[in-house]
Parts: sequence; C-alpha cells; structure tokens
Amino acid sequence: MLPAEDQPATTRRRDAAATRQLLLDAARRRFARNGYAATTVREIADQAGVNVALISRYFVSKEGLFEACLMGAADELDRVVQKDYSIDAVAASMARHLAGPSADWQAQQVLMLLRSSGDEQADRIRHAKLRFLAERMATAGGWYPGHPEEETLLLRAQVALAAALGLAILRTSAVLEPLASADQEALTEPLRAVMGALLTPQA
Amino acid sequence: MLPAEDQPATTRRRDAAATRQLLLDAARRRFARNGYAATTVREIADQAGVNVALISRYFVSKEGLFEACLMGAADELDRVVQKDYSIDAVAASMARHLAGPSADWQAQQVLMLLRSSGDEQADRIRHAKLRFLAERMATAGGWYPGHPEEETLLLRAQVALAAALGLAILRTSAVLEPLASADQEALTEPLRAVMGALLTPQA
DNA sequence: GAACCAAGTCAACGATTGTTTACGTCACAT
DNA sequence: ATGTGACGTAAACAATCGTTGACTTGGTTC
Repeated sequence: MLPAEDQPATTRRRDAAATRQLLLDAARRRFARNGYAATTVREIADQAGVNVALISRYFVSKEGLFEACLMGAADELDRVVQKDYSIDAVAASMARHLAGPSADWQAQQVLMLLRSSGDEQADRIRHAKLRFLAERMATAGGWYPGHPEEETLLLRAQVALAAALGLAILRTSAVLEPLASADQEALTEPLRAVMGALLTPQA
Repeated sequence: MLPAEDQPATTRRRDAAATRQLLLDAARRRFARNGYAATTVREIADQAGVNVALISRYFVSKEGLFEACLMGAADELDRVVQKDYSIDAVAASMARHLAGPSADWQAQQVLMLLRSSGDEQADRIRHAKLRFLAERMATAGGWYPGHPEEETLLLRAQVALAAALGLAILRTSAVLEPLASADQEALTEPLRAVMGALLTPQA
C-alpha cells in the first residue's frame, strides 16, 4: 500500500505538495478507468497511501478532486494536436498518445474527457476541451472560421475525434484484442486512414 | 404481453410482464446515459413509476437488472451489422441506428456496450458482443478466419467500431454540436468515409 | 528547549445505497 | 360470495458513502 519510501532519513512524508500530487495521480487513474461514481474516496486515498481526510483538506470535496484531475488533463491535452499539424501528424500524435511510451498516463488524460461527475463546471471544461480538440483537428483539414463548408468540416473532425476516443475506451474499458495490445506502430496506420478519409479536403 | 392493452381507468397495474418491461426500459435509459454506478435503483423505479422492491423481485438485484438490460441490447444489436452487408451498407446501418427514426432507443442499446457494472458475467457478454460486431464489420471488408492478413483486418474493423461507439458517446454524454444534432443523412457520409477507409481491401 | 503551526490521523457523523421483510390488495377460479 | 395466490406497497435493515471535527505528530522559528 505504501509507495516507494526509499528516502531513508530525509523528507518524503509531511510534504503537502507531494501528497497532493499522489492524490491527483491515484484519482486520475481510478476516475479514468472506473468513472466518477464507481470510484470511492477511500480507494483513492488507499492507492495514494494517504489518509482519506486529506482529500477534503486539499481539494475540498470529491468533486473538487475530480475537477482538479480534469483540469490537469485538459492542460495536458492541448499538446495532443498542435496548431500546425498536418493530417498525418494528427494521426501520428494520436497513436503516440494512445500507445506510445507513457501511454498509460496519456490515455488516462484522454479518458478523463469521457468521464462525468454530474457537476456543471466540470462538464463545461470537458465540453470546451472536446470542442477545442475537434477544431484543432478540423484545422489540419483546412477548416477555419467562416469557411464555406465550415459545419461539414467540423462535423467530420468530430467524427475523427470520436474514433480516437472510442479507441481509448475499447483498449482500456473493454479489452478488445488485437486492438488492446496494438503498439504505436500498428495503430498509426489505421488512424492515418481514418484521419485522411475524414479530414482531407474534398476535390 | 398478451393481456388487454389500454383500459383507461382500471387495470394496467398488476401486470407483471408489463411492469417488468417498464423497469427494463427505465433502467436501460439510465444505465446507458449515466452508467451503472451513477444510477440508483430508486431513480429507475421512480422513472418506471413502480415500487423499488419490484426490482429485487423481478431481477434479483441491481446487477441482475443491468445484466437483463445488457442481454436485451446484445440481442438487438445483432441486427446492426448483417452478415452480407457491404461496406456502404455497414455505414448506412450505423447512421440509421445512431440518428435514424427511434434513434434514442437504438443508441441506448449501443451505449450499453460501453457501460460496465464490474460483474464478470456481464463483462463477458459485453466483450463477446463487441468482438462479434467487429468481426461482422471485418467480414464486410473481406475478412475471414485464416485470412493471410487476419489480424490487421480485424484491428482495422475494431477501429471502425471504436469510431461508431465514440460517436454515440459524443452525441449523448458530451453534446458536441454539430455532431449531436446531425441527422441520419448528415451522418451517413462521414461514416461511409470511415468505413471505406478502414475496411476496403488494400491493393 | 518552548512555542507554534502546518501535516497527518482517527473516529464518528448524517445521508444514501441496495436489499429484505411484513403487510395490504386486487384478480380470478371455484 | 369467498378464499387464494400473485402483485404491489411501505418501512426498515445493514452497509457504505462523502465529509467533518478534535486530536496527535513533526518540523521550523524564536
């Protein structure tokens, strides 16, 4: 239960920022995999090796902890699709975040976009980030505000985003093989096919 | 199912099969939209307009009710992808089930495939159905057991399935516009693009 | 060393969860 | 009409949930 405690005589315990981070990591893992309602604060605290009461102390409430996880994920996900990405670059980035090195950690951030606590503010953050990601992906396909086919391009980008999100779920929640254990390389090709088919500007 | 239909002020209550169905419908709606853990048996009973205790009577437990919903959905979903469907037919069927007439009801069945109660047997049913759907979709792309590129084709079909499932989530859980209110016609085109790109046999 | 305060612990709170038990009540066969 | 059994109701059960307040511990500062 206790995390690696290999600092013999120095710090490690009694460090507010460190335990806060332990709680965030444990909570994100649980929230991403099992959802908000199915996750108990005692589970989180145990996994973090920390007392339950510290959740209320550092994050006010379970919802506060969830929101903190979501905001952290939202910040991190800005890096998934850069402004100047090509369509292939979008596909490559998706594959890297879903199956690359440190994929567990990255996939958790992605899954947070699909978890809801019922809290309005958290839902707003989630919704805004999904919308942002879709627009970034649409941009790779020539979309811009005021484009003559603005809505169609955005719709197609949202379908592409849906594919990536559904992929994250099928790999973790359900464990569909061979998808679940497909590595980054194996995932890049079909993702490139999807992104190309959906985002490539029509003739 | 058999007895007198709509007596205005008299019967209607005291019909075991009917209330059982009321519970199933209410439960499927809640489970599909909010997940298993976030749904309480009292919510279900209230929405069905029946007493809470009847859940235990007719379905043994909350998990029993969930499993009944899932099995019903699994049976229904066999119709989504028929054996002899072409790639375009798969896309059309997906669009019809997600946005066609009676889409609410159909989409709920789809979402049940993504909801987990933690129960092993339910998870097996869910997993088997997902695998079945992916194989059916792969079949539309020329896949068959023993195919030289069997794993690759199946992987691509699973990505296609992920796209359809992700679409169901983004339309209901998150409510991303214009995707959420896109009708069947508007959804057919991008879905055809996805299915075509993923399932079409390579040169 | 004493004082002080943040960090962490412990036990309990009220509320809500799924489930059960004992009790009404309506339909139907005799 | 009258039991009789299935259908439905109401109240309560134990367990668990998130949260709180009083307490102890350990590090830092005079």
